[in-house]
Amino acid sequence: MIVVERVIMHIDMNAFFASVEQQANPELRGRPVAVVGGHGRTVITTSSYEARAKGVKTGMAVWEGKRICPELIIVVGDNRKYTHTSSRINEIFRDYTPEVEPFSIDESWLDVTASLSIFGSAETIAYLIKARIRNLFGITCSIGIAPNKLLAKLASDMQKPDGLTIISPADVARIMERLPIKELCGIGRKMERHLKMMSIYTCGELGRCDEARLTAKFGIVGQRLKRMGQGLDDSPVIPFAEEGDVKSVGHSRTLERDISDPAEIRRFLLQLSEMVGSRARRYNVSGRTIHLYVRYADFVSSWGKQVTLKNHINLSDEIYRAALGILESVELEQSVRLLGVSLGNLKHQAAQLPLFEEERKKLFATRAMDAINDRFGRMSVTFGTLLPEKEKFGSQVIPPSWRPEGIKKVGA
DNA sequence: TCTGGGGTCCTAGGACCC
DNA sequence: TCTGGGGTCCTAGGACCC
Repeated sequence: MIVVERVIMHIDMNAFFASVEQQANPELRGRPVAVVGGHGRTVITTSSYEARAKGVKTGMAVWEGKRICPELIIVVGDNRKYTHTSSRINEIFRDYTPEVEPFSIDESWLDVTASLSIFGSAETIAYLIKARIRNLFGITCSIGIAPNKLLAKLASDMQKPDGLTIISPADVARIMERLPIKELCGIGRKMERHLKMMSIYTCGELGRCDEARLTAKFGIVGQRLKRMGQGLDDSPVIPFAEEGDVKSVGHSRTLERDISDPAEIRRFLLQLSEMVGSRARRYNVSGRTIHLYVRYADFVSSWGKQVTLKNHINLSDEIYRAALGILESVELEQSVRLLGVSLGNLKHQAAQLPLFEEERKKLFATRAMDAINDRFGRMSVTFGTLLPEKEKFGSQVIPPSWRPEGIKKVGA
């Protein structure tokens, strides 16, 4: 067997949302900008490098950002701009290889192994891509080139903004030896703490650790951890079109203020159910499991409960009824800060009309409502009980985990 | 004046069936 | 009247990513 050394690229847009905004509005260029969500208790989703230089960070409350950096310009995010730009950027990637795996709205992996004979080198491809993205969108990106996805991602993180970092196979051992474990994608805060308690601080130490010790502590993950420490990763770059089925569709919202009035809570629940339902219908999926999530006013206490139905559903009021059933089975302990509804156990919706006239009417009414909302923006038409709430759901910043084409394919 | 929102994967334990 | 064990489905909760 001939093992071909792979050449993997990881591309990370620098301060993506903020860069797109600075590009769209020249007055923002060169100035500290923070992109935020559209409603009350929002946080900073992304900030420009000018803002970061002052200490502004993702996840900060807006008032905190303003305190650290009084000249900070707050921009309410516009998801259409970001999704559109992201899709076009991924199209550029596909000019260099069909093996493009979007990891989030602003990151992708490319397997360029088979493209090298055409373009010469990965470095050449990286410079071509950088130039096109800069020329077309005025955005810089950081690119990592390495023998696998784990190391490519690590490499793209090493130089920001506008970086290009190559980790060649010969460099791997030297780089991993002193690298702190938390730098690896997949080792978060908790895992870091556990490993440190085992006196494992660097990837070198992790890679040399006895596998039995790791599996005793972490189970099946232990094997993968050891390999990660050695800089090994076999996972393939999976093109978007070949990705597996989507597993769930959900929405959650932190309320403008904590609420305890049951009627008000139900209104928000209906609103979330409508958001989930309309998205499921647009993607032509339905699901059997409805999950309700509640975060209380103290921020730390929360619970989630789910029910699994006999039938797959995707109509908003059916989702609402199931979620409400869960809510009413619980005695709320505090006023509510956040509500979330998600639909799981998904399958493709069969494209057939219901047998009964009443159900057919409901389906057609739903489709008409969805169509209007698709065309004129969300919540142009909605359930009567939602109308007073409409203003509260302003523009929404889509999270970085968003996928360019919106949803993965769903098996029949 | 604290602290967003979208996902995925894994584990453990119980119910139920054969 | 007592017994084992495997498989599947479900719920709850935690960790991770952006």
